[in-house]
Amino acid sequence: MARPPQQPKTFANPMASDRYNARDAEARWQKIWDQRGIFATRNDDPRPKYYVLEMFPYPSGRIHMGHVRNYTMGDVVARVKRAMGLNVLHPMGWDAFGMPAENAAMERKVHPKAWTYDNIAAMKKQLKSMGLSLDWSREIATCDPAYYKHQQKMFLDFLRAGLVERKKSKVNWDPVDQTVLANEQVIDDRGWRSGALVEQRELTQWFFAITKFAAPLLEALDQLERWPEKVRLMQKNWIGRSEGLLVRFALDPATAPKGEAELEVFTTRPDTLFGAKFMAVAPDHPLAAAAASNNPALREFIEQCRRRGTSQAEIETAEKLGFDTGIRAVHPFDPSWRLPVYVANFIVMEYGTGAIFGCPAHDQRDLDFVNKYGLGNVPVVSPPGVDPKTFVITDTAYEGDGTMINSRFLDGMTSAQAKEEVARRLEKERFHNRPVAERQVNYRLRDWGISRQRYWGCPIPIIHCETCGAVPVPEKDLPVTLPEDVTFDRPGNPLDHHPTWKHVACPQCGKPARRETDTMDTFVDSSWYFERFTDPWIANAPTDRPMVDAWMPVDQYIGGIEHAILHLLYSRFFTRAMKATGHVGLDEPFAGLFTQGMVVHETYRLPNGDWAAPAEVKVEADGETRRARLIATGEAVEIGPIEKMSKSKRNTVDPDDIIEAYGADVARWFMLSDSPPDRDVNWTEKGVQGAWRFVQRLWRLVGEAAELAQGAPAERPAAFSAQALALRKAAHRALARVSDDIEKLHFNVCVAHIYEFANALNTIIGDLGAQNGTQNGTGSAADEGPQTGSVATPDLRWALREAVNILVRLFHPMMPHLAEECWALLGHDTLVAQASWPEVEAELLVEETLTLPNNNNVKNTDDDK
RNA sequence: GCGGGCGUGGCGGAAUUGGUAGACGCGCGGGACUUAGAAUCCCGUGACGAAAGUCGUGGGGGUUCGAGUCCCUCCGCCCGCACCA
Repeated sequence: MARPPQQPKTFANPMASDRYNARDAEARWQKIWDQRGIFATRNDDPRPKYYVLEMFPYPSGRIHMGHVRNYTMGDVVARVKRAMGLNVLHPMGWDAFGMPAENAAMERKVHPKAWTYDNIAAMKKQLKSMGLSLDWSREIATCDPAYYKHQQKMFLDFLRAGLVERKKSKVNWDPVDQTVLANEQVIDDRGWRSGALVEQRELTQWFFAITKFAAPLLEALDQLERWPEKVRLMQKNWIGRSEGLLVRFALDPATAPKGEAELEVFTTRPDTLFGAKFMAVAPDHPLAAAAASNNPALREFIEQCRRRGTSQAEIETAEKLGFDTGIRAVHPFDPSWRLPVYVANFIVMEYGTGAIFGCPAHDQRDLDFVNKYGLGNVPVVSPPGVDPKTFVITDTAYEGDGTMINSRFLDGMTSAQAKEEVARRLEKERFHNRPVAERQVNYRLRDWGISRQRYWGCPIPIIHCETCGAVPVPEKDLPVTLPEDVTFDRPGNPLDHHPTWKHVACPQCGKPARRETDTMDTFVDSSWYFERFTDPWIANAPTDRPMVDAWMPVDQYIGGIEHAILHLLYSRFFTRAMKATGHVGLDEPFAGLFTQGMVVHETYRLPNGDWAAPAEVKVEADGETRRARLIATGEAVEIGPIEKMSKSKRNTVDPDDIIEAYGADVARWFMLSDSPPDRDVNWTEKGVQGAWRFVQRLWRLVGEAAELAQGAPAERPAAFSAQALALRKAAHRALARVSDDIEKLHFNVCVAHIYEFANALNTIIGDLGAQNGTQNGTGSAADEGPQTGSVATPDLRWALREAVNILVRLFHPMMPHLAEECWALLGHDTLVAQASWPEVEAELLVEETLTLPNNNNVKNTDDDK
């Protein structure tokens, strides 16, 4: 395992006692912070608030380096804001429901609850060893009935407010295990345990009506100024607002199944209507079902489409397949024009009407489809600058705007004019007493299906009664708690198998009824925990209105980019729904968002193809190249590409090992130093060692500076020597830059400024040591004796003391334990964790002006060209 | 497939608004101290070149007095895609 370079124990090295002992110091300071309760935030504190939050972890059992990175960043912000005099809320909790607990139950015969709480205990210990300035008194676990009770209450509130619906949706069904599979449990169309081909099944499920907020969720993105532009863009595209036309195509009665007279499609390209070559409907479209009723081959095709996972990526990357139903649709502008109606595997029921008209010349997917089935294409939009007479489409569709061609009365119009003209004409036409077309705003966003056929989640507080239907559990009966006596010896939902739990009396009529056995998506749990943190103690309501309104929004939220869409969008919706039901007073929960990059590490592979973990490998430099061997056997190991730390590639580094060997401050410092926080950081042994050396160097530097500053005047000297002034400038420049870059969360740049400042301080101390050396001949500034520091004039001593006091406070947010140790060494009897942020003296930031060539002259002197 | 992002020395990266590219760290080379150094300190380190200088921010093109930064295009890598969290 990784160890820092050690002093040989056999030597009585005089420096050994000067070495900073992280293990001793970190435990000691953590205990002191804990005993004094300095990170517990009071809700009645009158100072201005600042709420910093990192995405809470799933209690998998051990923290990983991604957590270390995330929580270190948040802790830096929390400590800096605290030093700036704000009342900082920095809480922590556990996203404790979820599938892994049930998998553990099945594989290891442990109860999900026991497994989860054991994991929480282990991870809490690990987080504490990081020295995070967290308010643990507000700790939340979402699997605690004291938490999910309020979630159930809000579910019922949302239901009353019309924000909960019940409708059908598709799930992945494992026909062998007889269980619903998550998308990640479907591998190459097969169930991960059974290996059976999955099927799509329809279930009636509970939905949150997030689409009711599609417009406000989209519009408010513009106001989220402290969100990364890329996240706003991704959410914008996810919500996917599009303006278009709903068009009703009549079906040729001679070909239509009984009772089917029309086909509704939504299109954003009504201008291309004269380029239509076919119609296509989703495999689960009602027309497909109707057509299949007397067509076994079509039925088989639909079955085949269902034998695959439900994920979007899978649907869209699969080979495009279609089946001609024999039905013919009538072109809305030409009664004699018939279009074949296909069932196609790339059309999804969830978007628009689940049906399209295909214009192959101007849509790539449609073009691929016609090229496969030989339906041909007619270009109807001519790109600017292209001769319409020679314009043909073969393999690449033209999806841009242009001039209309081959389109009868639309010819010569722009695409925009043609869209308008088609809408205008079809709006007036009527078919079966309704307009043939209606202008429509459509969203790609779908309602949020929250039903999960699983045990380890928040029970949905509903009772199904044959006479009364779906009846809400009365509030006095909340929480509906999970039964603990469940078994995992067979697949499926243990709540369903439980002998008694689901059998209850209907709250309305009293007749025997059945509890809802579905539990909620864990995204529900994580959609309001930040609001609960503002007062996690209140027992009779999800939130305490004055408190939640005072603390929210979260000023700085920090987490992985992988949550850019779902978690953040759901939380934005949930906050709006809570506002609508009176639980909060705001719309947007996160005023500032920061998405951090991943932690990556190089991979190691044995000749037999097995992966080796970094802790099992010794890497040596061999001239220009690096070589790796297995420590245990000496076997050569191939050094592979740098990839995201993962269990499968075994390229993980355990934070415990690093903290044990180097200390938490080193782990924190390296995490922040090497890469911009929004990019991936490559964890390397060399980098960690560099951080460790810097910790030792700072410790020596502060010690030496403290010694040289001894006897510094209490009063600020009236004048400073050039050397003292240079030091003061270095200190204040570093202070100004770190303050600035911390605000922007540019931690890696802050680290560079601190290095520069430390280098400057070191140079001055070195110079003093050299002067000292000429006097006493030892050459060591650390030498004791009355002459030490004698060369430092009072003004320089004052400047040294100022500089080192600034330095310690500058690195405190990143390395809090070392900072406390240094702070104490400097003679403070306070905690640096409670010290205020230093004040910049602006006049010290003024650079000596250099006369630079006036760039404006360039403009006037370019006559020599 | 769709949506989003990233690309700068040997490596991680820095560079308000378009204005001296390479701060800071790692690595490497040299030196000092040392019985020793994987500790510490000092010097050097984009490429080519003896030098003057020339080239240089993924490739190609463009805008501009001036481009790492703006525009177009291509290539490569990464993330998300609604039941992983």
